[in-house]
Amino acid sequence: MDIHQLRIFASVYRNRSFSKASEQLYISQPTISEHIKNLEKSLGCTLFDRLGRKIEPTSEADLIFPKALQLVEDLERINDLVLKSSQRVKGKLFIGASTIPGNYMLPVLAAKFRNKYPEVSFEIVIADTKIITDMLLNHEFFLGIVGASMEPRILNYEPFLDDELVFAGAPEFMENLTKSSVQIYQIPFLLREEGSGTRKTMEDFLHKMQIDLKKMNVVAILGSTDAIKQAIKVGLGTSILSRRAIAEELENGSLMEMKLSETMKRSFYLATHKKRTLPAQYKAFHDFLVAGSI
Amino acid sequence: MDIHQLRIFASVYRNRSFSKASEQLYISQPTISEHIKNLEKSLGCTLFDRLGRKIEPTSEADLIFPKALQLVEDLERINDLVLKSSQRVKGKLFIGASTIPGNYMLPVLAAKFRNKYPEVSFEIVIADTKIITDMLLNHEFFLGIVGASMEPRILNYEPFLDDELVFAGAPEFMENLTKSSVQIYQIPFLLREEGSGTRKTMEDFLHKMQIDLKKMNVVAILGSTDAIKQAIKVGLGTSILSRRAIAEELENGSLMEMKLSETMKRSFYLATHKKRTLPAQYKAFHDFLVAGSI
DNA sequence: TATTTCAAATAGGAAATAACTATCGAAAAT
DNA sequence: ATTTTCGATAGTTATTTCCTATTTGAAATA
Repeated sequence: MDIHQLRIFASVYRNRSFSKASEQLYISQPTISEHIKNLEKSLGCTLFDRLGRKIEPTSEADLIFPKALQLVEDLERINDLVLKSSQRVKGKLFIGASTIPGNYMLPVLAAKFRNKYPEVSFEIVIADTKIITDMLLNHEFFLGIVGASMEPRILNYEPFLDDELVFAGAPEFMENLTKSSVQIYQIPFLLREEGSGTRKTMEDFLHKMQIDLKKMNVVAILGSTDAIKQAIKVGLGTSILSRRAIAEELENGSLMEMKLSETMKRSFYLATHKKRTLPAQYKAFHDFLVAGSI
Repeated sequence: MDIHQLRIFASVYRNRSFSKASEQLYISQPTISEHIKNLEKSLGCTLFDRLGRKIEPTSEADLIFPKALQLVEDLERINDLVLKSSQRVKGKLFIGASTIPGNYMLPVLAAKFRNKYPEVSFEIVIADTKIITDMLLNHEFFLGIVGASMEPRILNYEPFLDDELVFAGAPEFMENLTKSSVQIYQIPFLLREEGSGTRKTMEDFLHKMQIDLKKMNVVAILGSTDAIKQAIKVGLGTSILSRRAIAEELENGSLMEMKLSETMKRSFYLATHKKRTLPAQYKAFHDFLVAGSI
């Protein structure tokens, strides 16, 4: 049994004629005859009594006609379903992001996106660039936002909003620092753990400035930006961290920035698997982020 | 788009594998590949992301899977539908019958049949054998009960219960008749109209008895058995009519039969169109009537 | 890193199916 | 009686489906 047979059956039933159906479907009349014959054979019953010039549907034909019609229409609707859904932006966005984007960039962007497409919701998993990258490789996310391009052959990377690292400390601390010109290696310094993107960027910057990290006065290594932030606030030392992470504190004066001769730019990337097809809502969010980054 | 593609798609989706699906459906793996490719082409979207050793359904696949499944199952259920319905005896029986069977035979038989199959209902149209025959030829009935085989090449005729015609009149009338042996051509006689089966049978009988109808004392030609019956009762004359039609009157003495040397048998026939397929309830009733006539 | 293994894609060809044209035959209309 | 209409049949051709054999590419393993 085949849907094509049902399509033909429905046309014959409606037209009460094999030849009318053949005109309607642009198929020759003998082909119609054959299909009806096969359908009758597979159902084990006669569908149309051939009465010379006329045909008359049997009660079995009356019975299956509505079902056949529904099947034919449902089949056609599958196409619409795909078309519609691919235009409709809704559903959950499960996104992996490294610390800075996840904490300080995505929330704002997600809110904006939701204004445009109220039917979406977000779940943002925050982890190392390394971990997010691995999860992308394992197809646990469609979309990641990471601080470094680690697998450019497998993943697609597109530039995202930049971040800037600033050298900051508690206000009283920083004022002292500017008055008495202290050696860089004497300043108490707080570090992120290895593997953190912020740490990596900072290292690169220090390297470029020809400062040796090993000689620095590292008073603590902490596992998150927030921990660093709290430590600085209570006067434990200074650190280099994302402007976005301490924007508020810089504003209200609870933290103070020390301008350096060079700015520490850090890029983030939208990462997707080269072989995965993005569902509509991911595609839309991806495009939204790319457009916003220009 | 084809249901076969959906069947294959569903299997691939469930198995999360082209080759597992190929085992399940006893189709080679390349064929599975090709069908999925074609389905993707016709839908205009990717259904499975090929990730080397694994495949992953896209959101479009998630979307259409339940629909596909339902379509495949619905299609299979059409077969069941036909099977079930052909065993189930129910629905309306629209039957054409000539006067005697329609008035005096079918009501009893219909009641018996309904005892056996309570889901049936009857609509019995009573008309001339000629009219019922024409309606059968025009496919206005599946089943007719008529008094003569008029179109044996187009309709199937099967013997049904016989009827007997009796010569009857009002009691006082008949008693006179027996006392004073009157000439047959002097008896006041009531006739049915031409075209009536009763009339035809009677004519044949008279012909066999070598009685000339034209010489008879015809006092009225009436259009129905009941009219004849009423006319006889009020003493207008005598007539020849169905024993079944006047069984009650003969019983209670309001009419009286005069036994003749020969009985006038009349056959009835179940008539069906040779080219029509009988719906289940008609088939069942037909078989019921044939069995009862033996 | 190289090798093996696994799963899907591709190529090429055979079989099955669906389609066509031409024609027949039966019933209905003229 | 003749023509017209409509479905069935016969005989081919085109298309589709499906197969086997092989290749490709990614993941697992040595």
